[in-house]
Amino acid sequence: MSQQLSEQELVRRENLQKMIDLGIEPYPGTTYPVTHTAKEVHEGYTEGSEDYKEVCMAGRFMSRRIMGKASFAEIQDSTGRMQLYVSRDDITDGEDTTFYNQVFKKLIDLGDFIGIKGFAFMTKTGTLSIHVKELTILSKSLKPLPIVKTDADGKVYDGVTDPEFKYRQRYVDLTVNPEVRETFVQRSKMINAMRNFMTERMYLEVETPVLQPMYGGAAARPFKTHHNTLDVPFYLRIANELYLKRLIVGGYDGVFEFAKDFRNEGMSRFHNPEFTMMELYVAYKDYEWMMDFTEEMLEYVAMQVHGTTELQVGDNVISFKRPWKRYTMFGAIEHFTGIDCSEMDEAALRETAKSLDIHIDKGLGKGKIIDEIFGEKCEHQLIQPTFITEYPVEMSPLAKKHPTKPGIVERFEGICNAKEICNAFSELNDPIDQRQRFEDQLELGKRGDEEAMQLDEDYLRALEYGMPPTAGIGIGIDRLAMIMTNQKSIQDVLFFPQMKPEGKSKTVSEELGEKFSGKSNETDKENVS
RNA sequence: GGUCGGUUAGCUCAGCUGGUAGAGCAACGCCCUUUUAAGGCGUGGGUCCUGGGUUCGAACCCCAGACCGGCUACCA
Repeated sequence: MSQQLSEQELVRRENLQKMIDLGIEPYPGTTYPVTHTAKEVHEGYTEGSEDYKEVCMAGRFMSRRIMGKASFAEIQDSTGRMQLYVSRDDITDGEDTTFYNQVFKKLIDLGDFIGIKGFAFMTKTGTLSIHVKELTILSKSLKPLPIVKTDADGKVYDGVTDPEFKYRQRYVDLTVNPEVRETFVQRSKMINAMRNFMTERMYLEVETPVLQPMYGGAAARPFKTHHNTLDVPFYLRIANELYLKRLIVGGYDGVFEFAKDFRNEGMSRFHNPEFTMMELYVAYKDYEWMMDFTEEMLEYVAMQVHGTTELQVGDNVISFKRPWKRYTMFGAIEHFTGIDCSEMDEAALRETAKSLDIHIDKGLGKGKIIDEIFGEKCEHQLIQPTFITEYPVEMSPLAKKHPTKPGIVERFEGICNAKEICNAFSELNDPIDQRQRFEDQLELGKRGDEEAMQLDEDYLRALEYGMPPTAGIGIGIDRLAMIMTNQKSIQDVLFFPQMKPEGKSKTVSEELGEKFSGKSNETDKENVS
């Protein structure tokens, strides 16, 4: 592998060598005794105070302004930046000014990690700075960082905006764009808040298989792989629902999992092939209870992340204050179109859709037509968090039927900012009904529905032993994070969103693909013949 | 999958009707003891995404491809 180095990269390698020649270890291995972060000093320091007389900080060297025998510089740690005042005579040893004139002024490059010890003070112009008494090289950087500058008005110069660059080299994006770091801090706070909320209620966080011999719990196309020793196919899970409900059968009152799920489908602003879903199942509860729970949890989450329930998301202010609006699906359609279709048969629904300019495929049944009308006419108008309840049974093979309304199940979705963020129901625990629903799915599969569910005999066996009445919910963590962090694309709330392989690695992956992919049989045949 | 747009220096971007490739920051050199997005003066740095074609001549026009993005479709 040869690599062509740019002029700037060559200069940095020369600087590295010069440091080594001067006896400076560019990659020291010892612990550096950091005592403060930039944020702590900025928040804690008051002019003239005796605090912060001895601070030790570390971070990336981000700017340098040399003024003869004195200089100003900035380092950036995980919390922000701190200005440094570096005077030649403070960091050099008497006559020998090499460390200042050579090392500090020339050999340290922007992006290097350094450590400093010194004291905090206020400059003439009123900028809090650390007067450096000792400076240590902690790690040399060999590639130039794009330097982003922000002026007093907050205007950003030379920001790294190219999405490909940001996603492929997220480490650079995180280094130079502090707001990106903050987005992921907020995502982490959000998940922690949810975990705390559920753990306080004594629900148990569990782990269930990612590799599953059959996939279930959602309607989606899976990724397929192969286990060599057992010589059987495995699927990456599209959901963990059926495993969590087995645990309810086993006697836990509440179980939840933050699960990476995998769906072999299109990619978009709202879809990544792997994504995070939090699923929770609670025994002896129903979907009404789960709505109350969801409202309460997300209000708590908003408070934990932002300290308020009113969030700016795009052009809207979204309120997570309880209670949310609730519509039945028919009620929502009536509210937004003025049409009551709760009593309509399939033909009348088809006619209604046509009158609303909605194209309906011939194969669709009653439930799907209702869902189409809702999707076209209602969903995009639901900005504030809203529950939609009472879904058609055909679309919900794992949900319990409504006790009085035929064709309806006890299910709700939470819609926010015009997108589904959660999906929940009173879980179907009647094993005979469940078997029938699976068989209906198999029928759909035979008719070509690639997303029809498989019949899971072991799950049915578990239900036959008995599952208590249970409420379950799945919350799309990435979509919720988009709302909680005010991001337009799922790629902006995933550190490493899925992308096409870079460069010419295609031939390599194709070779590997022949060995490991589910398509190996076809490929082998081709090779033989 | 459809469609529109993009790809030029380490980064952000200009580049007219086809006529020797540009700026700011970053880098390098010199000057300066408290600067404020970037102090002053100077210097270097390019596979103009790739491959063909048209032309005396292509960053620019044509064809094919790669990659990226917006919208759209699919995704209960």
